[in-house]
Amino acid sequence: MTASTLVPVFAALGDETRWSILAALGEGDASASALAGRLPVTRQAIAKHLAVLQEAGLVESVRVGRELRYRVLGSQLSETARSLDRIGAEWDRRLAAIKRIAEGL
Amino acid sequence: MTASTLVPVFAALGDETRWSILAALGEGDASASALAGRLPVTRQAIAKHLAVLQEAGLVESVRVGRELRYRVLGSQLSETARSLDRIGAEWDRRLAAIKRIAEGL
DNA sequence: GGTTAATGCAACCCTGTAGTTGCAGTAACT
DNA sequence: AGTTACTGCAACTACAGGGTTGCATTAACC
Repeated sequence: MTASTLVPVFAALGDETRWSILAALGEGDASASALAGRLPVTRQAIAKHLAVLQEAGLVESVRVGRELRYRVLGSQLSETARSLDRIGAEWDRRLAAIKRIAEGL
Repeated sequence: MTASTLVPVFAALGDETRWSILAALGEGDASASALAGRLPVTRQAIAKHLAVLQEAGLVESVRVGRELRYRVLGSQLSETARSLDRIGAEWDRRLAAIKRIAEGL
């Protein structure tokens, strides 16, 4: 997972309302309309958020009857987490190396 | 690390320019002016980004001579990664349980 | 087939923010 | 002390995006 792939994921996660949606979906799949019943925003706003989340690969949709039901993808979070951890570790490693050189060891 | 604490971190990470800054800092500490020499944006824009990153706990600043040098904090990335992983795993766990119930097992 | 309840689309408002330019302040260095 | 190089602050532009309302569309269901 490259860094440029990660940006839309983080952008998607950088919004309170989308976290509310994700949290709601974390308790069971739901449609945009169903979510609109629980959250203090309109269905259309939620639909937009779901599009962003889907684009980022954080949710997927399944047609069931006449409704579009959304499911959260925890695996994508875990992958993102691994990428983050690797990047952070790499920075620390490189900066530690620089510090060592600077101290003349 | 609570979910609401995470939002500003993700919002900070959801921008290409800030990743460029973080990547540059990952190769060694630098001031806003130094970064402006390497990136295609003005020093003032970089200063704003650094403020956002600092607010999110992703960088820290140290005065050295007459310049303000910034250092990337890989540890914050690692902590964030751990939180993400926990949350994703929790969603998967709960949804798997729901699925099991739905299947009548 | 008609009704109902869901989604899809479009236009619009408004705030936040990435970016700029310009200038003032401040602290090294000679 | 004067010069220089950095940071800090303020005002402004422009665009993205979160939110809304309104209407069209489509597909279950009786």
